[in-house]
Amino acid sequence: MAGPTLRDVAKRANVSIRTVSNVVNGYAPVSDELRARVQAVLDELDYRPNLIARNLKQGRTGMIALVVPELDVPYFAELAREVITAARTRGYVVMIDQTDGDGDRERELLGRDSRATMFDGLVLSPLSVTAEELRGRGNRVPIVLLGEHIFNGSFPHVAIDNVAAARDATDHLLGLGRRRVAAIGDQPYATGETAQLRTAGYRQAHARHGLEVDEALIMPTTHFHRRLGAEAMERLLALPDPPDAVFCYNDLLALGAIRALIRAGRRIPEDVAVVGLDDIEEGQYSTPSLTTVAPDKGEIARRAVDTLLESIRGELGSPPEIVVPHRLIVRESSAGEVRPPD
Amino acid sequence: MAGPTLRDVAKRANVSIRTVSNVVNGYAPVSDELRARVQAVLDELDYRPNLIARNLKQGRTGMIALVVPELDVPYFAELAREVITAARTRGYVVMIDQTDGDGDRERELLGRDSRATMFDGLVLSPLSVTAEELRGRGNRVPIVLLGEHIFNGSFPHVAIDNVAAARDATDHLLGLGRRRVAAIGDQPYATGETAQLRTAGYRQAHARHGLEVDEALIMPTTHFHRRLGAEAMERLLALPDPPDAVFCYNDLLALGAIRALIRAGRRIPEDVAVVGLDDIEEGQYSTPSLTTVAPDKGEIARRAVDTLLESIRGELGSPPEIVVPHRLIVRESSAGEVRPPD
DNA sequence: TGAGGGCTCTGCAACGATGCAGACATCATG
DNA sequence: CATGATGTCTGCATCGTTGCAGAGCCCTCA
Repeated sequence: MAGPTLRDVAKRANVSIRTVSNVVNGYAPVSDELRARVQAVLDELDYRPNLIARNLKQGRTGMIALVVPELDVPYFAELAREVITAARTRGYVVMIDQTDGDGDRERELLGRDSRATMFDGLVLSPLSVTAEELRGRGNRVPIVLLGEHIFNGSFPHVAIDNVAAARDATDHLLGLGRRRVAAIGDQPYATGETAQLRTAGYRQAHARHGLEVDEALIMPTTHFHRRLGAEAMERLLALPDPPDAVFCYNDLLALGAIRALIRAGRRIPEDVAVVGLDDIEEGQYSTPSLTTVAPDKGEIARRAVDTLLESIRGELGSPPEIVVPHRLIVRESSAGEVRPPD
Repeated sequence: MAGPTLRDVAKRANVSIRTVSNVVNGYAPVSDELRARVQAVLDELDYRPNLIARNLKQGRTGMIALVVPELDVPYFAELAREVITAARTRGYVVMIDQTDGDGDRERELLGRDSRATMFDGLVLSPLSVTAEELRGRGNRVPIVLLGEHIFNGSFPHVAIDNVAAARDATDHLLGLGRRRVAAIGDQPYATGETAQLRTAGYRQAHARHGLEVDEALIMPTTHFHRRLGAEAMERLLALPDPPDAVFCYNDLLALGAIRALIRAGRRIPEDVAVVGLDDIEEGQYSTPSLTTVAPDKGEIARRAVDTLLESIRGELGSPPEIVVPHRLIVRESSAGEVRPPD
């Protein structure tokens, strides 16, 4: 199983290990003749450098880790794709782990036996671990955080402006003349910062329109999954005075809500308009297609990776808080017209 | 940046490096008193073992690589999730790379400068690389293949029975009395083995029902994406004698086809019944929900990882060809009744 | 008393690569 | 001809860890 080492090649070519290394790396002056001879042996033995040894010597692995709650959630899958692409163009590969939103699994990363030391840096999309914990336990490895969960200046951080994004979505619905706009996805507890920011934006939009918020229209959900979106929508429809529009805190909730609306015989958007957030590809092809707020995922990934690499190189001063642009994309679920997918 | 090493701890605790190592690993007899003293220093310095050094010494990294065409394709995202989970329970972490179906990128893996040597093994879902190439170029790293692309006994291999899966799907439609069943997704060229197997199953089902296949109903697509499914469906609807059912070679094609059908004003399944393949979560919540053939993704992942680990341990005889079960899941797109999502 | 056996603990070598300093040969220059 | 510069090539030390062999030490038992 173990392949030939520099030593094996050196012995066979009758040169020093160092010279073989030089040939392999194209370093230093090596005469053409000798280079050719060594290269021949390299080819003959099909030498492959042992990257672990190289890593040890150089103190870096060329690997970063991406930790997300759930990889099969389309938003994270699409984001992971962008992170892998961004890392690749910068010479890095990406190890991906998922925590299932389990705080203990997130904290495992920080523990004594974590494999984090195998990576040059860490891009973390945390759900329940706190900044305190991150700071306290050996942050030997550079970290960049994604999303709003931790936002206290201790770590570099990349996210959209969630308040503005939610405000834009809600504003769009209110601008269409809807007057009972529900919200699905609030998380009024410690680990629900992102959701709370979106609720704040939802309230801001109402305030700007001079409208009261009906608290009964704000539906909390423990997770951002299709099923919970459908269930929340069903509860909303059961209200004495049901909503005529709904802003869902992500696209999956929105797709679940749409499903519930159709099963209940409601027309979208005539009876109820729906807006999501994330712009996952699925929303372009759903029926109806989904109006959504689109974060620039490519930009999130690039900025996160760039910032991480700066941190790895020690070029980072105080941890930047990077805000990435978003934009509203209007589709059938709020516009009513049938347009071809983008 | 660099943390304390065993040497630092040893110096501070006035013991040998080896003893510190023994304490860290719980090896060998160390007196309680000394253990406590060393442990105190370990805690004080917040020592973390350098895993790269450990890996070098032990000749393994505890990492496997998963290479898929596109991580944001739901099937692969869901599969990746299962692979990560399976690997985790066996003490491994997973590096994920994507090739975008680019043959050169797939071949990069095999090249001299590949990072493959950093991993104990490789799970590869190939699109265009051939078995020849895999065999020829330094297969120093144990490999397990997913899907049908390469299936010649050179490598361990995990997949569903694609012919049977396609036959089951088509049979379901024919059994409903449909007589013009189209197929979307054929790939009649060298790298389209999987698609061709599904076409074979489609033909088998027709044969079993004593029916001729109308070749005009077999639509090729270069990729298995929503947009191409929609386009193929549009072409089918433009036929003089359009189909009354369609079997799509994956769920994304099917969801695109559904979208096209709805935009064309066709009723599903009354006018056209639709069946997909993959059972991605999205199909449970689409409108209509999607009848599909579900491969057991968890089983694929577990068998792939187990086989890979056997191979890593050198316990593998001749490369096994593992067939994982699939089952038909009937939903609205072929059944007509509205059922709650699973 | 001294040989033998546990129990602790230690030092050396090694994993496979690279950084560094220098050896050696060749050649140009004063 | 001596000197130094240049161009090639080499050996040693090192990255941080673990495997192995053995060194002390204490105790037991003949």
